[in-house]
Amino acid sequence: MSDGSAMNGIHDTSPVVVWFRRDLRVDDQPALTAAAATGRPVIPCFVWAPDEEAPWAPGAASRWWLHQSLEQLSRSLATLGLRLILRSGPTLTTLQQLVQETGAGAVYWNRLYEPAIVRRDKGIKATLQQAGLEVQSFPGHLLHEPWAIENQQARPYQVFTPFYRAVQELGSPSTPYSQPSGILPPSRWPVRLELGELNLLPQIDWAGGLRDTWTPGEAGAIEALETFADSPVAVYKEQRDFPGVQGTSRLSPALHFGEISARRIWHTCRRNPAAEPYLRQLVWRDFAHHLLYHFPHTSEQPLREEFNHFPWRADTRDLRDWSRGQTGYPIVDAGMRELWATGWMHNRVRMIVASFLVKDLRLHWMEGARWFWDTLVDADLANNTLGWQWAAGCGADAAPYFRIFNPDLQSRKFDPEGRYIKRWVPELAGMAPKALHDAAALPHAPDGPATYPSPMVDHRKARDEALTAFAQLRQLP
DNA sequence: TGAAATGTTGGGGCG
DNA sequence: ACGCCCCAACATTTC
Repeated sequence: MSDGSAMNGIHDTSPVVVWFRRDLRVDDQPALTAAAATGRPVIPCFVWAPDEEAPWAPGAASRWWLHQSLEQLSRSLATLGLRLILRSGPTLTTLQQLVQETGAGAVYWNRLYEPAIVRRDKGIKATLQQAGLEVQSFPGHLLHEPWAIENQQARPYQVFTPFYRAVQELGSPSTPYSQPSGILPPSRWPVRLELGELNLLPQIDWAGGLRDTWTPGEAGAIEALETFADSPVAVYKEQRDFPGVQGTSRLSPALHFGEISARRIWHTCRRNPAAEPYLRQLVWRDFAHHLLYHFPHTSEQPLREEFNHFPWRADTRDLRDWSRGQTGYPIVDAGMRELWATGWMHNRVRMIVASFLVKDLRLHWMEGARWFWDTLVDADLANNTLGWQWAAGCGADAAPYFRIFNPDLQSRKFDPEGRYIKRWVPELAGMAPKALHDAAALPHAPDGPATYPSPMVDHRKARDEALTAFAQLRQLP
């Protein structure tokens, strides 16, 4: 075991362990780049330890994606002459063991910012350092570190617009690193698990729709970015709200798993002056991490405390109907079915289905957060928390409680031809577009589509009830 | 990153 | 020609 001989002036040839987490790439990979720069052998590893992220261990769709992504990373590391050492946790003892087996003198990784992970990583860093190892963590997941931005009172921001202004004043995020080369392998590779042994894939193969939709991995992400930055990014502003067209980059899962870095996206898109509205969305991602970092309880608790007293309903049947896309509101059902089939949902539609769950059904936003967590391939604790608290009106910069989406109006506005609805609710494919935007008037069995349900709530009534419930919050002391 | 209710304005029909 | 009403279009307020 190394005893930190790097410090005593003798040329250190002990390996550097690069602990991959959600930075499954070789481009703009600060930890890997730093390890390569030491000139010492590099041992890349990934440790599967989902319990350490409880209660937000990766969901089923995320695990499917992770499996593919690890496979791709193994391949690209192989082209660099390296192997990805797969192990199963607990992380600390696994890393200690790997260090012992290989005689490594250093462990490098890129930082993550979820509260449970920060806590774990601090402990791991302290313990490894006490054992005499050189431990370094690097910024690479966000455009800016969550603590790099604060308001005049030296407090974290809670409103996006001033946060965005502060980000703009910081100027460009630092330049991405290019892929390192000439990395030394260790003299002998330690044992590793086979990817299949991590059991990331579902027992029953329900992932067909995911396979048909996605190309996980760094190469696919870079290709998607190049295509997007070439021209679609310029019409993002006009097209991003229409779920029936491909108006967004669809990079969210790759960003979550770090198959591509936010800085790389930023610098690639900046070539195009019309990219600002898109890059603004990338700053929303930083904002979500900023909030979760500074308000670590918000993945479980509303940021605005009065919402602890909100009379949420508890109705497992309603929750199930929403989850399965059987609400009787075509735009809502289309979204929920797209999610189930592909592990992803257009952001405009995420807002619509979220508003429907928390306002029309008055079910707890955490129920929605948990469903999204299990089914989204891009499930991300910071973004998911921000999104659901925003929709419920209980978060930072949240939609006011009285802002209630009318599903019929939303679909009329954002899916006028019904392209999106018809794709995901095929039993309505024969209907005239206009009819799709009037849920209550849709003919139902036996005259209409035999299997399509009638609306589970009357939006007008549900809206009034929600307003009444939300108004009570303001009466509270 | 709402929607509905309410208010205002102005054109045009009509007695 | 004029006042009145209607109502669409737009603006503002309220939830």
